[in-house]
Amino acid sequence: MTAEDHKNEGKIDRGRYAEERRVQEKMAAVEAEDSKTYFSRELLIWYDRSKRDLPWRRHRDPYFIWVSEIMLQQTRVDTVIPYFNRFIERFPTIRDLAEAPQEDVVKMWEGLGYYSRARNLQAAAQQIVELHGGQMPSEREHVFALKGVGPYTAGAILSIAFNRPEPAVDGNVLRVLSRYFLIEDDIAKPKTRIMMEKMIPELIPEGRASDFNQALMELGALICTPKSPHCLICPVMEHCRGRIEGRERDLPVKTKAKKPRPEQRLAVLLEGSGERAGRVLVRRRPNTGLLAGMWELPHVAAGGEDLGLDAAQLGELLEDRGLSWSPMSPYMTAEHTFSHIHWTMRVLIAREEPEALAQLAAESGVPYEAAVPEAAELDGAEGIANDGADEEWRWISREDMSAIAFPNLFLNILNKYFSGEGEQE
DNA sequence: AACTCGGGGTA
DNA sequence: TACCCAGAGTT
Repeated sequence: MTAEDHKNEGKIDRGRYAEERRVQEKMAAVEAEDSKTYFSRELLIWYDRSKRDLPWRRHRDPYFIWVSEIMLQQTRVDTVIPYFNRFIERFPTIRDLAEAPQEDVVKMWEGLGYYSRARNLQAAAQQIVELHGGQMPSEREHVFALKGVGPYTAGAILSIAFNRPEPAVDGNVLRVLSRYFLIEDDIAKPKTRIMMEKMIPELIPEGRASDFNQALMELGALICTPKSPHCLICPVMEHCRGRIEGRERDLPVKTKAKKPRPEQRLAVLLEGSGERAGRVLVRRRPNTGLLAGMWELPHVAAGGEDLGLDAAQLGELLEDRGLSWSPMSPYMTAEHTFSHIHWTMRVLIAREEPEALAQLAAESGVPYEAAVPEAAELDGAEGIANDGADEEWRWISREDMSAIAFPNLFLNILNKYFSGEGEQE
């Protein structure tokens, strides 16, 4: 063997080593890429075959997509469907929504929860009319700037309506990707969502952003469900690391929420007398905070110890309105759980005493009729009439309930009352 | 990062 | 019960 041969042999060895390493790297890349392309391919095949027929999937109208996405925030598909259909029927275009009285928009949202969504939706509709001629913009910057549109909804509108390869990472996507790629990061942390968002674009097959993002969520909703995922019928089970390693029930990792704090409240169902017979007194909540702008029975915080003490405070509330009343008696108790508060609402019932009211009004020099607003004001509601009011009171009849929005708690109480179920405790 | 903001379905 | 749902806005 010559010196030259030794030299060549060394070269060959180094070359062979480098070659083997390139092959290994390539195979690892192919394997990794395979797992991803497999996922995207099988997911789309499954979706094309088994996607649900949903109202907002019948057209690719950005307005429909947008409304559905806002309604679907923290809300199940089955719950949203009837609301969506009624909403689109009442407000067929963005301009119709922008020009509607706010009361009407909130009324259409009644029972759906998270009522600021309704307010923001209309505000955004007005943004779109003013800035974009009533057409949903298709640039990320403009979509994201709309009120009530965050990272998920922006991505959903851009991908589903405009087929842009943008991530739309919701709870479903976090769960599906956590399991498929065996990601143990806490999905409650924003950092995890951002990481998933970075993974999405390379998973989206060319030209299929709309279907892909919807397929991902559809899989989470139908197959890769939170408690017991249906791995045996999952279209991507073969390469799902979570399932392969038997960890699908441990994923995703998520810090658990605190339980709602208990609050005792005391409400009054005050029945009108004389000209206001058949009506009850309600008030409108402030435009910010819990149940913003919704109507309710008057109520106060209750200590829970002494009912008489709490009732006295409730009485003061009425006195401030220039009202007097017959003795209050227990009517019913209702429970209601929000995300962070649990209400126990005791409801008292009483009847207005017009004589005393007239006397009070005479003493204070306030005309009887002016002491309390009449329900007739309902007719003259011109949209912005109530927008700035921090608090408003009305006497309403059963019929008036179709015009103003109540949270479910009071809806149930009032429906029971007006349907004549005199449920005394 | 933690809290606020509804209501209901599901195991 | 406990958990979660096609999350966003505020602090």
